[in-house]
Amino acid sequence: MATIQDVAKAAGVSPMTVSNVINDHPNVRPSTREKVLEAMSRLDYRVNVAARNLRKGRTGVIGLAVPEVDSAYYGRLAATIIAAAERRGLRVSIEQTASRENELDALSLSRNRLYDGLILSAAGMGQADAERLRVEHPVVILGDRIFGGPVDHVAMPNFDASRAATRHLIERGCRRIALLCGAVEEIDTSSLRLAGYRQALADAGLPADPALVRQVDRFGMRDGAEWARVTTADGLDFDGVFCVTDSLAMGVLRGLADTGVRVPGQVKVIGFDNVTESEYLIPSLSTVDPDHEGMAERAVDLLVRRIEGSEPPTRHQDVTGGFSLVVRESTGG
Amino acid sequence: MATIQDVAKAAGVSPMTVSNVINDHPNVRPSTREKVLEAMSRLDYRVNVAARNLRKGRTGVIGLAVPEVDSAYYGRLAATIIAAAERRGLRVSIEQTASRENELDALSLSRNRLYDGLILSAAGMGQADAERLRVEHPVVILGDRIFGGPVDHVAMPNFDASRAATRHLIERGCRRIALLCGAVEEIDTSSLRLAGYRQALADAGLPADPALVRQVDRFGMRDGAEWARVTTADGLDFDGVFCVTDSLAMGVLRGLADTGVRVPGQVKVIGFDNVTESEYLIPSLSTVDPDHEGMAERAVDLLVRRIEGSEPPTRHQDVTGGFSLVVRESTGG
DNA sequence: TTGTAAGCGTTATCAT
DNA sequence: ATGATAACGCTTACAA
Repeated sequence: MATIQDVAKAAGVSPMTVSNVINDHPNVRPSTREKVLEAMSRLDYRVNVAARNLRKGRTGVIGLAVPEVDSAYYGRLAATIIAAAERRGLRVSIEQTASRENELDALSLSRNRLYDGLILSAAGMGQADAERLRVEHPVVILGDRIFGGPVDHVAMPNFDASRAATRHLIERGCRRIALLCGAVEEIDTSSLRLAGYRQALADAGLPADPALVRQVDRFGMRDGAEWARVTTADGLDFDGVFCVTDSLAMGVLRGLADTGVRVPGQVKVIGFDNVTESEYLIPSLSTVDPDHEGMAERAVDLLVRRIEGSEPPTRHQDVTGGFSLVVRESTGG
Repeated sequence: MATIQDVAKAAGVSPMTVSNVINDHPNVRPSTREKVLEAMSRLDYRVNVAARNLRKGRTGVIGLAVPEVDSAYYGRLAATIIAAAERRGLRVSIEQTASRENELDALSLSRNRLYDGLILSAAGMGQADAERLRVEHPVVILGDRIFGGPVDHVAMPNFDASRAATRHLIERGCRRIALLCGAVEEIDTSSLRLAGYRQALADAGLPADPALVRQVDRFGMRDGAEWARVTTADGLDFDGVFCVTDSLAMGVLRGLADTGVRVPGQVKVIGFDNVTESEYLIPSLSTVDPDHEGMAERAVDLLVRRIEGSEPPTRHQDVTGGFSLVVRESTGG
């Protein structure tokens, strides 16, 4: 493998001149540049990124740590982050965390010297871990469990969007609306969306029946399906369901079908995320469409600022994304 | 940021001894090790990966290049590869290619000095590009378009599995079976699965009506849905559909529902991939379940052998994965 | 068991 | 406009 030295020798110049050519530095005579480029291609020279990294202290790569890559939601998140990073000439390395421990691990500097910065989508860590985010390298956190931490933060529009989704069900005539969410911690996706749901009920003067709020262990389709089957069998009566993720909603649609409940005739269903599949379900799924692109753009932007040191290290931003409502068949759209 | 030198000074030993401690080398007296470890934690020492890479010529990271991260199929692929790599102490960096050009680009050494090797899931490159795979760093190729190239190759069980899927439809009573696939090139996913489909028809002595084979542009749900709506409206009569991907099949289920065709009553549908969603569709989707785990394991294994140089550079393996059939409601399971 | 010296390939700085 | 020098932080080989 040819090095800069080899190219320099072949072109009859100094290594430094070769470096200047590679990096498009201004002060290189065109004829010299020619010679160097010719030698480079003749020797099939490729820059050694490890050496450059060592010297520069930068890698041009940012890390993205997500709980799982094998899910519609995080797949989409990754795709939008990659696109946003590419626009800034950055590459993205995706890492699967799967647990709070691994999230903390991803944060630890030792694993991250290969990245210039890290976008951490935290699902396992909670508010109590906020101080663990106080690390010396650039970090932007995504998610709904840590607010006001010592890093920049991009959050979903949980409260407002959940309120809008629930309001939509009410406007479509639902009066007994169930909420299907994950385990409600002090602050997390489920608790925030639960709050929005309650607010919408209050706005409309509807009672909030605790029996209609159901927490399941995970956000998977399986959990949604089981809940729907069990709750229908139990005779719990409701005419609308707000599921805090589309995956849950997909499961619910399946579970309701199993028990012969018609959607949207008897029960209306709305989800959250607008994953690709939701448009093609039977019935197609009404849902909240968060501004994924805008949030990804913003997260990368915040990270780049930290990397470039153009942001004072003391102040940190908390950004909440926008959203829109997508009305489809599952709510009678 | 503390370096090995700093730690050495603080512990009153040489840098080499610190290095030995870090790398668990045997000949270090316990008391010395203690001193060093204490100094390391006091100074909050982290190894500089860039420097280590430069010195070792290894990164401990392998690259995975996939056409898109935002799809059920590639999401699952990525997840299984990550798991397989983790078992060998390797980390995975995922890269989105999206086009033949980017696939070739991912191959180019300049981008890959950050990886010890590359697993390339090729969808854009074709057999004509096989020679482009002749690069000097370890590469394993996944996919159905390049066989016998100058690299190790792991392929899906396209022919056999398609034959089995089609045979299953026949056994369930279908006589006019449509095939929905992507653009058929000389060798690719669609052509291989088409061949399996034809073989199954021939096995059963059924005629192969070309009107029943339909190529769509992409493998997306949209394409499947459109095909189903159009073909039903056209009055094309068929009683079974083999879709070469689950995504297509999801679209087909939706399209058939739109036109009032009952599944599996009037038409039976089977897919390929066994994506997570397929179990929860309405009706749930019968499909081919390729041995994703086995194939991922094998791909990582082949790559590791190349990285370690334990394989002669001349011979290359072509591995085909196993599969099983998952029978669900869409074929009357 | 521990230490010394050298070098991995690149680029910033300063000199010419 | 070009080049000499040194340094980024680590580990291999060898010496003590």
